[in-house]
Amino acid sequence: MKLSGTVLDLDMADYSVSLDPSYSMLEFDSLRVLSVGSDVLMPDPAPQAAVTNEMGALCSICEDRATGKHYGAASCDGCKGFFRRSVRKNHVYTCRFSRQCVVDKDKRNQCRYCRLRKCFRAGMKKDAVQNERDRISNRRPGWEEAHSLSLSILLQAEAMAHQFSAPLLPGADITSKKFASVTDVCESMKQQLLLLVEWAKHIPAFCKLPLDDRVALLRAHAGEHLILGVARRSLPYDDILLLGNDFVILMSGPDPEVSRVATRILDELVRPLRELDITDSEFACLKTIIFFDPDCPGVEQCLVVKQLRFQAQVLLEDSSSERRGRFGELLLLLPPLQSVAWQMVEQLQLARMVGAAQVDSLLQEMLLGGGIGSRGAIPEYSQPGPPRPLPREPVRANMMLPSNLTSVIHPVPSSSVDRPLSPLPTGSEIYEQDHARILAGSAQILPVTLIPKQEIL
Amino acid sequence: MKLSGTVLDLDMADYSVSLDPSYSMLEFDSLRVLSVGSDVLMPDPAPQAAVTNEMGALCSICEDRATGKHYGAASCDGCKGFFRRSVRKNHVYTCRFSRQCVVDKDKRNQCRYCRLRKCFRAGMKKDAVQNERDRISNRRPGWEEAHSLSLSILLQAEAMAHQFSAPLLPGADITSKKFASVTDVCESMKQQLLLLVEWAKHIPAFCKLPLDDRVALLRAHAGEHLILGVARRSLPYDDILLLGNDFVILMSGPDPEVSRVATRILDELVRPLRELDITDSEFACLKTIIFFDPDCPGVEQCLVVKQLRFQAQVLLEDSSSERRGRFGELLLLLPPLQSVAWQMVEQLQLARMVGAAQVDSLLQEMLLGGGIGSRGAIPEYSQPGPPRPLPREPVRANMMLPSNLTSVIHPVPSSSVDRPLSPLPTGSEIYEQDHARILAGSAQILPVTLIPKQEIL
DNA sequence: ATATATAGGTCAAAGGTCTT
DNA sequence: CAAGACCTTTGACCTATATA
Repeated sequence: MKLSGTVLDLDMADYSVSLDPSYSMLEFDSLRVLSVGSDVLMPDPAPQAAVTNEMGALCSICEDRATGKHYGAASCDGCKGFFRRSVRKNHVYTCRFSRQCVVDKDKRNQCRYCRLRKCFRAGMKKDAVQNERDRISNRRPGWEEAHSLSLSILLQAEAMAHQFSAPLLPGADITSKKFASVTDVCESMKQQLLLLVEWAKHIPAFCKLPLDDRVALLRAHAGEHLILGVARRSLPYDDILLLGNDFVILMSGPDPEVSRVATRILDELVRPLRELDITDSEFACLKTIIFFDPDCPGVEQCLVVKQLRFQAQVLLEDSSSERRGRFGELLLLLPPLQSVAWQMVEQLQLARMVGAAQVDSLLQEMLLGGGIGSRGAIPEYSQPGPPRPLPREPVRANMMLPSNLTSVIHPVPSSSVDRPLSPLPTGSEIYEQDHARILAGSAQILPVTLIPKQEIL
Repeated sequence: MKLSGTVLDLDMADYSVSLDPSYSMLEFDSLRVLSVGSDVLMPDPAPQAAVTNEMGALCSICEDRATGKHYGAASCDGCKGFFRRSVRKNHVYTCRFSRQCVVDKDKRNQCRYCRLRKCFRAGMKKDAVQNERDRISNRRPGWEEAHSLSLSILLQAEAMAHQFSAPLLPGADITSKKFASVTDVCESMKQQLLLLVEWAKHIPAFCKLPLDDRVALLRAHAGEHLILGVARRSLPYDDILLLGNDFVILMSGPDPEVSRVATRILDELVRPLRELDITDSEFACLKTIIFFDPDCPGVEQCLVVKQLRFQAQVLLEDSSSERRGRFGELLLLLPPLQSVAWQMVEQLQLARMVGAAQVDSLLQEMLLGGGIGSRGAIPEYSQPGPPRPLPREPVRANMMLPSNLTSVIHPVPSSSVDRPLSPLPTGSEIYEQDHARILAGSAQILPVTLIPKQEIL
């Protein structure tokens, strides 16, 4: 391996500074075992580099010239030998930095931990080492799909949603905002739920799903999306939740139940998000991960959904790998988010029961998990109950005919997706599109009720 | 990348290398390239010596015994190391005399300028020196404080818990197991909860927390630990949940509510865990992540808990980083786990209300979130309700005096932690230890009720 | 049978370690 | 910090074997 001397000098300066003989206390890798947990039946971890290489046969680990496929990945002899030695001797490596070392032809020997990890990620299988010669993988790689996500798609969908929202940092005095009444809160929720539908429609993979699945996905985690949205919107402020319609919720509000939920949102979500200083990409990925829930009741194409969540999850890992532990911290926001969302939904149930809230049919359907007035707010024995606000029985679309949701769920025309930089449709345009589509008969299910124009935004 | 530089070595000797008034390393190179040397100081003592030496065994710089060819010249380890260090650190030497110093085995260290110049003259190439590599030895860093987690601690605690459990793969016929009655299920839960307490006591960082925090942590996610435990225990089987006391729950059980929860456990947890083929390390980390919940209501040292969860989370990342996406998939099991656990807790509430289950006081306290009979099972407005089975108000230890939990929560003696390979204490030993500790007055809170011996295991 | 792909092995010459 | 005796790792090149 030949190294150019000119690069060396610069690298040396960096290294001599950053080298530290003391290890972080978080490095406990001496106990990490390589020999366990190998073959998994998961969706193929997107063999990105090896496949997309222009047949130039580049090593998918270090981009040196590859000598063929070795242990499952196109690789050079160096990476091949390195992987074999590592697996054979059950080596345990330690990254002295933050596990983000660049692994290329010049620097591949600088961090064995990151090199080995990249070997695994490039698709090398440790079972291919030392075991009896396995058959050459006769799997066909041609499983490319339009069922895929990308960061740009997600950011685009996100940008669309923000177009409709109040600007995040208007400079306007936050204290001038009005305190939200219960009606204001419900109105905001409704707006945000419609935005969620629009957001989803901008994800092509979502639009390819069957209608029943689309409905089920939209319903399953609506509450979490509302909470996540308000938490993100409230990031710049202290002790204040900013609703989508520019109202605010204070900690010291009149309703102790509302304050309790609000406090949890601030403590368990806003503060961690602020400390992490979440980026737009990370937010978009997180939202998508929540959205594509393979365990969502009633979803038929759950393997596709699982694959989509997997992609989103890996996108998040990539986006958040700048700091060690960041990815995990982001994912660990999901359980409290789920918990808070359920608490909010239950309060909405109660408020509706005592007549304090006028629950719109869309709210009813997406948050309270049932048709209008068809379900009690208090859990009954015949229903899974509040820990699972949505019924676990398959949701048939025909059961939901008298619903607003199906009327707003149709995909956006592909032209709207294909022109990312063009102005996004306004609320009325969306309405008109849907309306036209429905009238043209492209909808399989006739909506009984159309949401009035002014409510769509 | 093959180096074919060995042939060039002799050519290098042909260059008449001259020295410039400036003494930088670069001078050696540039002069060699330009080959415009003006003042040739002295004929090389033996330009062909390296080649004509018997067996080529002499260092062409200092005539010491050569250990092979290094950087293009037969050389000893001393000159090899000297050359590498000089190039790596870009050292600039100065000759204090007239750049005519003799460089041999005895005097090679007397003038580094002349030694390095002779290295170049002997044919050593700067480009052959590579970038600094990764360290070879993984020596122990300092073991740091006790407020930290390590994989070995977690695996040890886990091993302890398994010691008390039925073997995972007994080879016994699974069909011979008895179907669990409601009483059996409650009994198993109770055993597992006691094991959870013992598990926690084997984590030093947990033992250092205040008593109130320990109680709160144990209560907060007890249901999830039960579900996680039964899911792991059931990994080898199909459509069967294996309880800790060797009873089984079938999908086709009599109680449709039980079957519903069981089905969710199998679909949303057992199957993904099986597909992932979760390792012991990963399981231990996941359990710890669930356990150390910084949002846990009533926890005072939440920053410490947050730090502990962070460590566990990073440990999991390390343990699962060999496959892309694996870490995320493991963490994404937590929301469904939380959901299923709450569904189970609610069923337990209902079963207790209708008198179908005899709920032990420990179950009551750890799962149902209240003192014995002090709380209703159906959510009331005064309580946050089922989405949060535990009250969010701080749990004061003195409110829990008439409790079994505080009596079993005291840390294990450190000796038990320090001897990982020694036989673990039996149930009665645990009981005796606690009993002795309590009687000795080390407990700050006097337990009112002690759990009978036979119930501790 | 021959060509190809990918497994395994070898060892010079890189690397790092660690006492002096 | 530098030196150098001593040990480990790398990877270019080679052979072996299964599949087409």
